[in-house]
Amino acid sequence: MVSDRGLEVLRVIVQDYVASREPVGSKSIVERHSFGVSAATIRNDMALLEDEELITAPHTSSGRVPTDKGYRVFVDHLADLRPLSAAQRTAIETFLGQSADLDDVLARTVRLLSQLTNQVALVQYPSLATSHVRHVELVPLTPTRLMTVFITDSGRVEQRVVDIPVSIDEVFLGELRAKLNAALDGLTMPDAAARLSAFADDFAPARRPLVAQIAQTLVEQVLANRQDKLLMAGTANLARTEEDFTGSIYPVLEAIEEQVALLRLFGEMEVDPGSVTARIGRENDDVGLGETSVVSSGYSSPGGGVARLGVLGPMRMDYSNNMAAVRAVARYLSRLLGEDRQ
Amino acid sequence: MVSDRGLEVLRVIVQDYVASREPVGSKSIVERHSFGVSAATIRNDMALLEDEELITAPHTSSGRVPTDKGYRVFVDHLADLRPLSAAQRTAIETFLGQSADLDDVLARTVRLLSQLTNQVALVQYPSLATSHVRHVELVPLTPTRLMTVFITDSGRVEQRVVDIPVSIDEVFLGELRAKLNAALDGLTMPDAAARLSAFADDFAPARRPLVAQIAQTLVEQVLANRQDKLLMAGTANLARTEEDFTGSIYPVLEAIEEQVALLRLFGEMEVDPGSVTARIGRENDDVGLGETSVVSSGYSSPGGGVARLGVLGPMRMDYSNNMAAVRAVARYLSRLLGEDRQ
DNA sequence: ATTGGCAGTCAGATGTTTTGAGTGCCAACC
DNA sequence: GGTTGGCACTCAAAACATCTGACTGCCAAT
Repeated sequence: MVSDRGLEVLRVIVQDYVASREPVGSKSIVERHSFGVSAATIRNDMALLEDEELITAPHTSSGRVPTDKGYRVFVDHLADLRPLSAAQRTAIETFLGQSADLDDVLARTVRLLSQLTNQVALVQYPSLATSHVRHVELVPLTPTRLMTVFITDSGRVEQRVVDIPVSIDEVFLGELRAKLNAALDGLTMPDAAARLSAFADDFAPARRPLVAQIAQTLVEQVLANRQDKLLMAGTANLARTEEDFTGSIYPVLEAIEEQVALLRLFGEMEVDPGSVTARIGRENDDVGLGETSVVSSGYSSPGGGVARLGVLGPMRMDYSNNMAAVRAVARYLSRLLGEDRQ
Repeated sequence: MVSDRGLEVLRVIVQDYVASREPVGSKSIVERHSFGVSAATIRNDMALLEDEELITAPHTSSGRVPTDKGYRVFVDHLADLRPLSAAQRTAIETFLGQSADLDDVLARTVRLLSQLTNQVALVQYPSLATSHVRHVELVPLTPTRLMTVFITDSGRVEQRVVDIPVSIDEVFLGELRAKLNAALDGLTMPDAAARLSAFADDFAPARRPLVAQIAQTLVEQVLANRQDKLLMAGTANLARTEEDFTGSIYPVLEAIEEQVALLRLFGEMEVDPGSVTARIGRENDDVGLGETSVVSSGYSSPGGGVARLGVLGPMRMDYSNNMAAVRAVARYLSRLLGEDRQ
């Protein structure tokens, strides 16, 4: 069984390996940390750790590196989420504090996060599913073309263009607009979709096909937009950490650009705001990111909805720093959106 | 002086080098192409080409590779823009044909372009400067918070949130909305900004500060959004072509993410829709992309505005294919936006 | 102008040796 | 029991040496 000192050894192995990318040996451990025992003793502990598959030796006569499992134990039991430096804190506040609308806040957040962690940063847009309709607008573009605009209380604006077969006059358009807003105001998006299905029934039979078509497009718009959007920044950091990936970073860049894998990954992670979770290495095999780790946290958005943000990088990353940064940013963002917008 | 055959030699050097990444020697040229002369003769031609700094030898006893200048001559005089394959043509039509609004079209375009060329693709949003106001909307979020929405005839929607000191009643909001639309409808964005500066004067003195504040925010919104937006896809392709960059691709990825360099680059390039231009290697030194080439073309958007699209990649790229693809996509996009939207 | 021939060059491949960091194990020790 | 020093062993990586072959440049002959 692995002793307390054994775990301590694991911790310094993770820390030193993350710092230096060199497999760490027993001698360098006793040199750089005061364990008060000899290298031989450390070696014995390391043998135990190896039995537990927490560390492994790249080849016979080399130091050890943590395994996926080793990182997992480190994250769960050994990492101290060192609080951010004062400089970092003020960076968050000054950088995010001055932003205007939701798009802007999130764009800033993702860039900030990538700077704080030197990793690829991800921010998920708050899902429309839990936000409420604030306003619906119909704007004629040409006689047979309408733009529909949804504005939600999460600060998100969604527009789409509709082709209609017959031209539509201003008066009726005004009436339609008013009725739509009366019917939908305050509903959640799914409720709004349901309400829209029967919307045409309230109109004179002659109008029904046209209204039904518009309503139908609005429904599609609501449903289509439920799939979440992802912001991303710092992909250049992948090139910097390239040596940490066996083979090329190509598949990683590809998976990242695809987004769907990332959204699935996010979907499977803890969403409770305030707590930070990590998925490490092979735990991400299913989405083709078996060589990367993702650190994420939920954040709460005004509509009562929850979304996630986090960073993605090689398994060999500074979990202590990154988890602290993710947590701090998620908290600040929740507070900012909360006080700001509802 | 370089003979006609000499230029022919340059052409095959570029083609072979692009295809194989191997420096190409005199012997392999006579083997793979029927010049009807011996290797020694080719060597003489190559010596001339080297004098003109169109090709260079990585080391004493190796074949030659094109220089920046060599690529430039190739692009200007030797490249044949081979028309796209039928499959590629249909890909463009089916892929772009079914898209809805501007955001959707451009997002599809950029992905398509990166697939056709295997490079990083860039699409610039049509500038707001030349588009016209179609509709202005004011939506109350909270009593002291307004969302302003600009809709332009280029299909673009811009929103922003305004904090106002005093609450604003529905009636006055309606009046303001109507007056705004009456005043601004059809103006270009710069004209709209000018008109807004004096907008408050038409209101009762008591209202003026409030109206002025809102108008001022609208002006800022118009001006701030003049800076163009860029879509990007296929960054993973950079990793694939990594060997074509000396050193790391990190600075390239960084410059790309920065966007500002790319926008400047685009700004300096030919914008005339229909013609394709290339900036090669060191010609891009000023924006930190001296190892990359950019192939771009203008496309016309409904408001009469023009924007650019193109691809970015290593100097050693298939210019013939990429220029053909960029031209085809730009043309198709111009046509699609034109017929579709005005 | 073109050619064959030949000496010269040098990157990259292949092979050999050296070095040293690190391990595992064991007998001795506390 | 856990701990320690010592020693034989391993093996990746570095350093060095050698070989190979694809090139070139040049020149005299055509």
